[in-house]
Amino acid sequence: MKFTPDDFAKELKSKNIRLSHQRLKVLEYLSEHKCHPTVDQIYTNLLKEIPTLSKTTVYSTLGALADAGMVKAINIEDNEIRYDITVEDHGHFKCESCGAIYDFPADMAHLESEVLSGFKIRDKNVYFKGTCPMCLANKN
Amino acid sequence: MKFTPDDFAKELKSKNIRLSHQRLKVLEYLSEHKCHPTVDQIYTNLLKEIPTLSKTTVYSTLGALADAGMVKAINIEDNEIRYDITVEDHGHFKCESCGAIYDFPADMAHLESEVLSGFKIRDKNVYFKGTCPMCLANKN
DNA sequence: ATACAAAGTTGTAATGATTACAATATAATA
DNA sequence: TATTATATTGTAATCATTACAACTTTGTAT
Ligand SMILES: [Mn+2]
Ligand SMILES: [Mn+2]
Ligand SMILES: [Zn+2]
Ligand SMILES: [Zn+2]
Repeated sequence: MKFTPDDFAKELKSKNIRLSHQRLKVLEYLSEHKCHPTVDQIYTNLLKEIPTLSKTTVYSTLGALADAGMVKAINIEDNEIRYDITVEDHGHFKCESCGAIYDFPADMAHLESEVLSGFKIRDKNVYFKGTCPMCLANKN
Repeated sequence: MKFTPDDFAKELKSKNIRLSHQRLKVLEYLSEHKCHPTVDQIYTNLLKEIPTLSKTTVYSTLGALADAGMVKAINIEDNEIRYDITVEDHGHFKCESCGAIYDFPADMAHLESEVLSGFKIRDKNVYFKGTCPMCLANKN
């Protein structure tokens, strides 16, 4: 919605990242699936469109895009990295029942502590865990 | 400092967790090493005192203690779980240069969002990444 | 348009943390 | 002390991620 393939191409160029079909498709997938997919989900789904796609490419692409600040890696569980094309500060809620990850606004500025006065902060993360309304309803 | 082995024994009993030498040692190690050690660090160091220790035991022990709320698993990087005996809410700062993890006070209550009104929140996490003062100084 | 060099992609194999499981040992209880 | 449930151990399996070398594509200069 917010981005067209052309927008992605321009942004990649502006960041001196070479344009490739695979990179554009990964960006397109993330912009159309804001559910914070895993590498495997991205790979499996893109495979339908790009039968020659390699999982290594998905890893390296996401790594490059993350380095460039175009996507953000989400570490909530230790056994999976998820990716988010929304790089603006916000919190994540992971439902322990259905596994869904929800976004919520989080005021990161409020978290600043005088204890960190001498630190250079590059990245801020907030995540909660619990049960989502849908799963709470299903239990009754 | 805060806990003696006896305190741990009492707390385990109160939670109906069986008392074992290994569990007490893991708790003792965490209370004496608040640097958020990895499973492997805990294992390697306890091996000196308990030559028969198995890494599987360290995993299962930490899992049981985490389920009981006596320790907290810290997921910052995707390739390592760290453990913290401080279970009260606080934030973590990971230095990307030296790898050290620092504690800082974080007002989690402020993060509550009306978006989460129907959610049951069980666990809140805040972590930052960047460079610590020591590493910043060393760069000059 | 063509050619070249740098960078990206692919497939496969290696790595490394975590888990599964069956045999053995220990802890709690009577 | 005997019994039973649970914990520990060692080994093998799992599975996400990374390393690497051959091949392909992209960006750029001719
Ligand atoms: Mn998000
Ligand atoms: Mn801590
Ligand atoms: Zn749910
Ligand atoms: Zn540092």
